[in-house]
Amino acid sequence: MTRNKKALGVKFYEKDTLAVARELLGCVVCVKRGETLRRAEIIETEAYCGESDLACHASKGRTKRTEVMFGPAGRAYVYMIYGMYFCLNFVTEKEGSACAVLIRGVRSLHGEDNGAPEIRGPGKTCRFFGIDKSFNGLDITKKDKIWVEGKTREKIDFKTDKRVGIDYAGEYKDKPWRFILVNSV
DNA sequence: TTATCGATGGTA
DNA sequence: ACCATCGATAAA
Repeated sequence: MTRNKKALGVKFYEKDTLAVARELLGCVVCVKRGETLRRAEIIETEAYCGESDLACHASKGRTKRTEVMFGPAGRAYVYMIYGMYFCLNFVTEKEGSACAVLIRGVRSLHGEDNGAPEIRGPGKTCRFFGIDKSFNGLDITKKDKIWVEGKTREKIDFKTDKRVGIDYAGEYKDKPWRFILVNSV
């Protein structure tokens, strides 16, 4: 009853990328594939802030891959990395700004995952949901295949850290743009 | 416990 | 040639 079952709308994603990355902590990602629905609470994110952010794919310019990031907020940006993993991002801010939030970790809300409900790492997160490149560009503000519901917690405590695996990003590599949920209740 | 390294393929 | 990774294995 206390559960917020409405999908977060475009307005939520159109805000500043750092704010969205922080506010997504504790929100629930829902993915429907065929008959199965998987739900998990977001526990870790990273913000990628447009063409000027050297860690952001969009800093290389507009390409076939980054096309979705240049589009409107509230879309899924999914790409393959290291030949074997997918990463899930949500596009933020105004169309053309090429910003996105990477989902780095979730906590499963399904009973069958007792014992190890936490999924850490963007590759593992996508594997948990069964997300592949066919999710790239999907509208996440409608309850279709993938969407996000609001927080299930009253209080959100979090910490920040440097982003992972972007040593090439010069002055941007040490920005504290990684958000990690701390409270566990 | 931390460190290293191979798998594997899209992108530019 | 480069990677916004993971899991297995080795070293300590």
